[in-house]
Amino acid sequence: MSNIRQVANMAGVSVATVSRALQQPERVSPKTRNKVMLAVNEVGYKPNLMAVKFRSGKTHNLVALVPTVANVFFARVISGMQIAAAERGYSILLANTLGDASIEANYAKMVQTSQADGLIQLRAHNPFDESINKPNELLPMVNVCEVMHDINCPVVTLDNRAAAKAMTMHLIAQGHRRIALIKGPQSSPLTRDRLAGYRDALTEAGLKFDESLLYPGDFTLQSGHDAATKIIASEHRPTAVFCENDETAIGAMQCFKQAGLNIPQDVSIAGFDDISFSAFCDPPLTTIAQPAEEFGQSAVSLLIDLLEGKITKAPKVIMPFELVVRASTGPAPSAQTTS
Amino acid sequence: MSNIRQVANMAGVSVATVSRALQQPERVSPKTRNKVMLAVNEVGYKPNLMAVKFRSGKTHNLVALVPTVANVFFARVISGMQIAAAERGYSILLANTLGDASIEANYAKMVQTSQADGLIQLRAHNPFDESINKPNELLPMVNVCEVMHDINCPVVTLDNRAAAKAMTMHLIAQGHRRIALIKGPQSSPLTRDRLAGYRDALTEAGLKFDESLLYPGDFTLQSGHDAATKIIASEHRPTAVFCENDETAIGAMQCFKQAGLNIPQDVSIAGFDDISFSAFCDPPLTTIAQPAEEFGQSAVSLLIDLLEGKITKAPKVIMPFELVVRASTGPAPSAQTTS
DNA sequence: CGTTAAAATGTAACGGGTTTCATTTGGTCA
DNA sequence: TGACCAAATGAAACCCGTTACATTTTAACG
Repeated sequence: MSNIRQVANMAGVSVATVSRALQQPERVSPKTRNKVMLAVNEVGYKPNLMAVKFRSGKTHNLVALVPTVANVFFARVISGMQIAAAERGYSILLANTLGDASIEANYAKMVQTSQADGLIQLRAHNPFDESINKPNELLPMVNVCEVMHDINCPVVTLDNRAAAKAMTMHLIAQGHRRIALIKGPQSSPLTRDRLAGYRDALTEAGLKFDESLLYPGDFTLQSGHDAATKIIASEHRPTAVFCENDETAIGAMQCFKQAGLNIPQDVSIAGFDDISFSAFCDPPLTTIAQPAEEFGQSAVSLLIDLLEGKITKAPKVIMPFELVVRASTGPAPSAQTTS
Repeated sequence: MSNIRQVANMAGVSVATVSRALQQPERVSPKTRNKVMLAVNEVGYKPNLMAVKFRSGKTHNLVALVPTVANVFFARVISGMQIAAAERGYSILLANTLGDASIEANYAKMVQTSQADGLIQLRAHNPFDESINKPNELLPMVNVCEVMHDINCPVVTLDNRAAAKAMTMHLIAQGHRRIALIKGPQSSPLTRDRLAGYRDALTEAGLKFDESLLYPGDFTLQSGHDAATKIIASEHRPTAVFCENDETAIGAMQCFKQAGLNIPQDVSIAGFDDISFSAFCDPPLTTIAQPAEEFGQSAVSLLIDLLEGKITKAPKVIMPFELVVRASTGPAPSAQTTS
């Protein structure tokens, strides 16, 4: 592997001149610039960017802590991060953390050991240890999707409560009075917020909140299937099921259909996220569309601004959502109770 | 940010001693070791790993060129890469290339500029420029999933031809005589290999290959849906449809169902990949299971072996596949022709 | 107590760029 | 031709660990 000194040698100039010829060509005379370029080609010189990064103290790497890349929604967010990072000359170091705090802490150390400039966290958890937490300084981090309320860094999220409320209102407007909710992981703030939105809608419509209509889930296809099995077996079956994400909804939908129920005639199903598969279910899934790629882009963009000192306050960015009504939701079977 | 010299200063020892106390504790006396550790904690010293990497010339970074992280199958492969890399102290730099050769070339340069030690390519294309191609030396790369035949590096793949043949034979065994094939992108070797396997099975069963049963696709849900629309409109409708991946199959399945066709009574559908959604279709999708995570793990493992000089020949690893028969395939509607 | 080997520690080079500061070169104008 | 300024170039420091080699300390043994 050739280095700058070999080039300088071959061109008969100093290393400083070679460096300048490559970085600020206008600072060297055309004649020398030419000599240098010839030498560069001659020895096939490629600058060691590791040396540059070491010297400059900037790695232009960003660590992304993703609970699981196999989640379709996260995949879209990652894709957005990728695009925004590439645009500004940064790379994404992807970490599949499985939501494990110690794995996260390990990757977070990359920032403290100068292997990365900043970090993007997709989970509501601070991965840094105390040593980095300085009272009146922003963390080199952006928290996106599932966010913390009291964290000292920019945040990009969605008004999950409002979105869940909008979806629940949609179901209520269709005449549904008994609406089941299949929840996400207990620990996730998303679960809490979406549940709150669901309750908001019920309250606003004057419906009673019924604890027995809540079913546990964990955002996986299987958990949706499992919850649906329980719903089918329940005594007073709900006429609509709101799932806290699309995977859960798709898993539930399969279960209902295989049990001989028609959607939406017998039961309406709604999801959250609008992953690509949702438009290709039978029937297509009513859901909340989130700008997943924009989440990623916005997070990266904010993080780079922060790292480059372009922002000093931590903004809280709320992305827009959209209620996407498809064929999986329809009027309640028989308007049993009008009140 | 503190450095080793500050620690040395505070502990009243030389930098060499500090380095040794941290790297090979047994080489320093317990007394000094103690002094050093105290100083380390005092100043909150975290070694600059960028300096270490620069000095050692090893970055312990691997670039992964992925056509699109939003593809569920690739997401599983990435997950596997992640796991294997973390185990051996490497990081994955993820690149979403959209299958664009120039984007790939850009990322490949990271290897030549010492920002990464090696590269994993998921597409049948050599991303390196000529300058790195040395006649009798392996490229610092592993080609996985969709592979090149004549590439000078380890390869991890699946016998796509045999798998496609197995699936087609399964359909033939169910009495199907007119089997449509929805293909992948024209440019992909996968498309070619799977088509070849399809033909192999027809030939072996004494069935005539019919060009008009081939439908174009590009591995997306939409393309499966589009192809199914054409199939429904066709004159002599096939009784089975083999899709070159699961997304295509799921897209096609929706189209058939919305057209009022029953699966598998009216038409059988088969896919390829066994993504998580396939088990949660209605009916569940018959498909070829690929060990996606193992692809990623194996690729990373081979690449690291190669980089660390543990292998000098380029092995070709063929991973096993499994025919997963679910409810989306069944006997042909009416055994029209027995021969 | 003196000798000697082993253990502990220190000094300084090294890696490959960038950049500051000093020096040389070139050109302009009187 | 000489003075002077700008442009071009060079020398060397710097970033921060690791490590080869040199030196000092410690311990053991006669």
